[in-house]
Amino acid sequence: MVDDGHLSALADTFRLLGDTTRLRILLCCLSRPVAVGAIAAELDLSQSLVSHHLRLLRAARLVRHQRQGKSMIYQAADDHVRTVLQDMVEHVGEIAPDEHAR
Amino acid sequence: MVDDGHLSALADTFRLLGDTTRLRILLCCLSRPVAVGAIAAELDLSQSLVSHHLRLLRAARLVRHQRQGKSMIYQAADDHVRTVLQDMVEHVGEIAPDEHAR
DNA sequence: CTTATATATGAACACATATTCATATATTAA
DNA sequence: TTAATATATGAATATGTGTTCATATATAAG
Repeated sequence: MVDDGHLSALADTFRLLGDTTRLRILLCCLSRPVAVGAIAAELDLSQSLVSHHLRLLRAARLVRHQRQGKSMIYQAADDHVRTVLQDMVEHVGEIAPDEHAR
Repeated sequence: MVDDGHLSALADTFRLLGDTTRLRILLCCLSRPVAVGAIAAELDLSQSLVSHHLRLLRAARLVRHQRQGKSMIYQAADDHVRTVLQDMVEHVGEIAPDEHAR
Protein backbone atom coordinates (compact mmCIF):
# COMPACT_ATOMS: atom_id res chain seq x y z
CA MET A 1 0.00 0.00 0.00
CA VAL A 2 2.82 2.38 0.85
CA ASP A 3 6.37 2.28 -0.36
CA ASP A 4 9.20 3.52 1.81
CA GLY A 5 9.58 6.64 -0.26
CA HIS A 6 6.12 7.89 0.62
CA LEU A 7 6.13 6.65 4.19
CA SER A 8 7.82 9.66 5.76
CA ALA A 9 5.74 12.06 3.69
CA LEU A 10 2.64 10.25 4.85
CA ALA A 11 3.70 10.46 8.47
CA ASP A 12 4.64 14.12 8.09
CA THR A 13 1.20 14.94 6.78
CA PHE A 14 -0.56 13.05 9.55
CA ARG A 15 1.65 14.65 12.19
CA LEU A 16 0.65 18.11 10.99
CA LEU A 17 -2.97 17.24 11.68
CA GLY A 18 -2.00 15.96 15.11
CA ASP A 19 -1.92 19.36 16.75
CA THR A 20 -5.12 20.99 17.97
CA THR A 21 -4.01 24.49 17.03
CA ARG A 22 -3.15 23.48 13.48
CA LEU A 23 -6.36 21.49 13.22
CA ARG A 24 -8.38 24.50 14.29
CA ILE A 25 -6.60 26.63 11.73
CA LEU A 26 -7.24 24.10 8.99
CA LEU A 27 -10.86 23.69 9.98
CA CYS A 28 -11.23 27.46 10.04
CA CYS A 29 -10.37 27.74 6.36
CA LEU A 30 -11.84 24.41 5.32
CA SER A 31 -14.90 25.67 3.53
CA ARG A 32 -13.96 29.22 2.57
CA PRO A 33 -10.88 31.39 1.95
CA VAL A 34 -9.80 33.34 5.02
CA ALA A 35 -7.03 35.86 5.64
CA VAL A 36 -4.31 35.17 8.17
CA GLY A 37 -5.41 37.96 10.45
CA ALA A 38 -9.01 36.80 10.33
CA ILE A 39 -7.97 33.29 11.35
CA ALA A 40 -5.93 34.65 14.22
CA ALA A 41 -8.82 36.82 15.36
CA GLU A 42 -11.44 34.11 15.03
CA LEU A 43 -9.38 31.54 16.92
CA ASP A 44 -7.83 34.03 19.35
CA LEU A 45 -4.28 33.15 18.37
CA SER A 46 -1.30 35.37 17.72
CA GLN A 47 -0.63 36.35 14.14
CA SER A 48 2.85 34.91 14.39
CA LEU A 49 1.64 31.53 15.57
CA VAL A 50 -0.96 31.27 12.83
CA SER A 51 1.60 32.18 10.21
CA HIS A 52 4.06 29.59 11.47
CA HIS A 53 1.43 26.89 11.32
CA LEU A 54 0.14 27.94 7.91
CA ARG A 55 3.68 27.65 6.60
CA LEU A 56 3.75 24.00 7.66
CA LEU A 57 0.27 23.28 6.32
CA ARG A 58 1.30 24.93 3.07
CA ALA A 59 4.43 22.82 2.76
CA ALA A 60 2.30 19.70 3.04
CA ARG A 61 -0.12 21.09 0.45
CA LEU A 62 -2.95 20.89 2.96
CA VAL A 63 -3.80 24.53 2.32
CA ARG A 64 -3.26 26.85 -0.61
CA HIS A 65 -2.95 30.59 -0.53
CA GLN A 66 -3.15 33.62 -2.72
CA ARG A 67 -2.39 37.25 -2.19
CA GLN A 68 -5.25 39.70 -2.13
CA GLY A 69 -3.93 43.18 -1.65
CA LYS A 70 -2.06 43.29 1.61
CA SER A 71 -3.66 40.08 2.81
CA MET A 72 -2.87 36.46 2.23
CA ILE A 73 -5.95 34.31 1.75
CA TYR A 74 -5.73 30.69 2.83
CA GLN A 75 -8.08 27.79 2.28
CA ALA A 76 -8.01 24.01 2.43
CA ALA A 77 -6.21 22.61 -0.58
CA ASP A 78 -8.96 20.44 -1.99
CA ASP A 79 -11.85 18.09 -1.27
CA HIS A 80 -9.35 15.38 -0.58
CA VAL A 81 -8.28 17.12 2.60
CA ARG A 82 -11.89 17.52 3.62
CA THR A 83 -12.50 13.82 3.02
CA VAL A 84 -9.62 12.75 5.23
CA LEU A 85 -10.85 15.00 8.01
CA GLN A 86 -14.41 13.83 7.62
CA ASP A 87 -13.39 10.18 7.76
CA MET A 88 -11.33 10.70 10.89
CA VAL A 89 -14.11 12.65 12.54
CA GLU A 90 -16.34 9.65 11.96
CA HIS A 91 -13.76 7.30 13.42
CA VAL A 92 -13.32 9.38 16.54
CA GLY A 93 -17.06 9.75 16.86
CA GLU A 94 -17.60 6.04 16.99
CA ILE A 95 -18.27 4.95 20.52
CA ALA A 96 -17.03 1.48 21.29
CA PRO A 97 -19.14 0.14 24.16
CA ASP A 98 -18.01 -3.45 23.75
CA GLU A 99 -15.03 -2.76 21.55
CA HIS A 100 -16.71 -4.35 18.55
CA ALA A 101 -16.52 -8.09 18.76
CA ARG A 102 -16.07 -8.35 15.03
CA MET B 1 -17.75 20.01 11.47
CA VAL B 2 -15.92 19.37 14.73
CA ASP B 3 -16.96 20.42 18.20
CA ASP B 4 -14.37 21.25 20.81
CA GLY B 5 -15.02 18.05 22.66
CA HIS B 6 -13.85 15.92 19.76
CA LEU B 7 -11.05 18.21 18.66
CA SER B 8 -8.36 16.86 20.95
CA ALA B 9 -9.39 13.28 20.29
CA LEU B 10 -9.18 14.01 16.59
CA ALA B 11 -5.72 15.51 16.95
CA ASP B 12 -4.58 12.64 19.14
CA THR B 13 -5.59 10.13 16.52
CA PHE B 14 -3.86 12.01 13.72
CA ARG B 15 -0.73 12.44 15.81
CA LEU B 16 -0.51 8.70 16.32
CA LEU B 17 -0.35 8.24 12.57
CA GLY B 18 2.33 10.91 12.37
CA ASP B 19 5.18 8.61 13.30
CA THR B 20 6.83 6.39 10.71
CA THR B 21 7.38 3.53 13.12
CA ARG B 22 3.75 3.50 14.23
CA LEU B 23 2.62 3.82 10.64
CA ARG B 24 4.71 0.82 9.64
CA ILE B 25 3.25 -1.17 12.52
CA LEU B 26 -0.28 -0.24 11.55
CA LEU B 27 0.34 -0.99 7.89
CA CYS B 28 1.86 -4.30 8.87
CA CYS B 29 -1.37 -5.49 10.45
CA LEU B 30 -3.69 -3.60 8.13
CA SER B 31 -4.97 -6.52 6.10
CA ARG B 32 -4.41 -9.50 8.39
CA PRO B 33 -4.01 -10.35 12.08
CA VAL B 34 -0.38 -10.49 13.19
CA ALA B 35 1.28 -11.30 16.49
CA VAL B 36 3.43 -8.74 18.26
CA GLY B 37 6.59 -10.76 17.81
CA ALA B 38 5.88 -11.23 14.13
CA ILE B 39 5.47 -7.49 13.66
CA ALA B 40 8.73 -6.85 15.47
CA ALA B 41 10.53 -9.44 13.38
CA GLU B 42 9.05 -8.30 10.09
CA LEU B 43 9.85 -4.65 10.71
CA ASP B 44 13.12 -5.28 12.56
CA LEU B 45 12.00 -3.48 15.68
CA SER B 46 12.40 -4.39 19.34
CA GLN B 47 9.51 -6.21 20.95
CA SER B 48 9.28 -3.52 23.58
CA LEU B 49 9.00 -0.72 21.07
CA VAL B 50 6.29 -2.48 19.10
CA SER B 51 4.33 -3.17 22.26
CA HIS B 52 4.56 0.46 23.37
CA HIS B 53 3.27 1.64 20.02
CA LEU B 54 0.51 -0.95 19.86
CA ARG B 55 -0.67 0.24 23.23
CA LEU B 56 -1.14 3.74 21.83
CA LEU B 57 -2.78 2.51 18.64
CA ARG B 58 -5.08 0.39 20.76
CA ALA B 59 -6.08 3.30 22.98
CA ALA B 60 -7.14 5.21 19.87
CA ARG B 61 -9.04 2.16 18.62
CA LEU B 62 -6.92 2.08 15.49
CA VAL B 63 -6.11 -1.57 16.10
CA ARG B 64 -7.88 -4.34 17.96
CA HIS B 65 -6.32 -7.38 19.54
CA GLN B 66 -7.14 -10.81 20.84
CA ARG B 67 -5.19 -13.37 22.73
CA GLN B 68 -4.25 -16.58 20.95
CA GLY B 69 -2.38 -18.87 23.27
CA LYS B 70 0.72 -17.03 24.40
CA SER B 71 0.47 -14.53 21.59
CA MET B 72 -1.47 -11.34 21.17
CA ILE B 73 -2.86 -10.92 17.69
CA TYR B 74 -3.29 -7.40 16.39
CA GLN B 75 -5.02 -6.06 13.32
CA ALA B 76 -6.35 -2.77 12.04
CA ALA B 77 -9.61 -1.90 13.77
CA ASP B 78 -11.85 -1.65 10.74
CA ASP B 79 -12.21 -0.55 7.14
CA HIS B 80 -12.56 3.00 8.34
CA VAL B 81 -8.92 3.06 9.35
CA ARG B 82 -7.97 1.66 5.98
CA THR B 83 -10.00 4.35 4.24
CA VAL B 84 -8.29 7.16 6.10
CA LEU B 85 -4.90 5.74 5.25
CA GLN B 86 -5.83 5.19 1.64
CA ASP B 87 -7.10 8.75 1.28
CA MET B 88 -3.97 10.22 2.76
CA VAL B 89 -1.78 8.04 0.60
CA GLU B 90 -3.56 9.49 -2.39
CA HIS B 91 -3.08 13.01 -1.11
CA VAL B 92 0.63 12.51 -0.57
CA GLY B 93 0.96 10.79 -3.92
CA GLU B 94 -0.49 13.70 -5.79
CA ILE B 95 2.27 15.56 -7.54
CA ALA B 96 1.29 19.14 -8.09
CA PRO B 97 3.47 20.63 -10.82
CA ASP B 98 1.12 23.56 -11.40
CA GLU B 99 0.79 24.17 -7.69
CA HIS B 100 4.25 25.66 -7.76
CA ALA B 101 3.44 28.10 -10.51
CA ARG B 102 2.31 30.82 -8.17
C1' DC C 1 6.03 -26.46 41.53
C1' DT C 2 9.90 -24.67 37.66
C1' DT C 3 11.07 -23.28 33.07
C1' DA C 4 10.35 -21.17 28.66
C1' DT C 5 8.03 -18.10 25.72
C1' DA C 6 5.28 -13.94 24.55
C1' DT C 7 3.85 -9.59 25.73
C1' DA C 8 3.37 -5.46 28.70
C1' DT C 9 5.16 -1.71 31.44
C1' DG C 10 7.92 1.84 34.12
C1' DA C 11 11.84 4.88 34.08
C1' DA C 12 15.28 7.58 31.91
C1' DC C 13 17.23 9.97 28.10
C1' DA C 14 17.61 12.21 23.71
C1' DC C 15 15.44 14.55 20.41
C1' DA C 16 11.60 17.02 18.28
C1' DT C 17 8.45 20.85 18.34
C1' DA C 18 4.78 24.31 19.72
C1' DT C 19 4.86 28.82 21.40
C1' DT C 20 6.50 33.52 22.31
C1' DC C 21 9.03 37.61 21.21
C1' DA C 22 11.36 40.54 18.28
C1' DT C 23 12.17 41.75 13.77
C1' DA C 24 12.02 41.54 8.67
C1' DT C 25 9.50 41.74 4.31
C1' DA C 26 5.71 43.22 1.31
C1' DT C 27 1.90 45.95 -0.17
C1' DT C 28 -0.92 50.19 -0.08
C1' DA C 29 -1.79 54.96 0.85
C1' DA C 30 -0.41 59.71 1.50
C1' DT D 1 9.91 59.24 0.01
C1' DT D 2 7.41 57.97 4.83
C1' DA D 3 3.77 55.77 7.38
C1' DA D 4 0.53 52.13 8.14
C1' DT D 5 -1.03 47.54 7.65
C1' DA D 6 -0.53 42.50 6.86
C1' DT D 7 2.20 38.66 6.87
C1' DA D 8 6.54 36.03 7.35
C1' DT D 9 10.64 34.55 9.78
C1' DG D 10 14.62 33.63 13.08
C1' DA D 11 15.91 32.57 17.74
C1' DA D 12 15.11 30.90 22.27
C1' DT D 13 12.64 28.08 25.44
C1' DA D 14 9.60 24.88 27.53
C1' DT D 15 7.08 20.93 26.83
C1' DG D 16 6.19 16.62 24.58
C1' DT D 17 7.55 12.10 22.93
C1' DG D 18 10.02 8.10 20.58
C1' DT D 19 13.37 4.87 21.94
C1' DT D 20 16.08 1.84 24.97
C1' DC D 21 16.79 -0.96 28.94
C1' DA D 22 15.35 -3.54 32.66
C1' DT D 23 11.72 -5.85 34.65
C1' DA D 24 6.97 -7.49 35.40
C1' DT D 25 2.99 -10.24 33.98
C1' DA D 26 0.68 -14.05 31.60
C1' DT D 27 0.21 -18.39 29.35
C1' DA D 28 1.89 -23.13 28.19
C1' DA D 29 4.66 -27.12 28.88
C1' DG D 30 7.50 -30.42 31.84
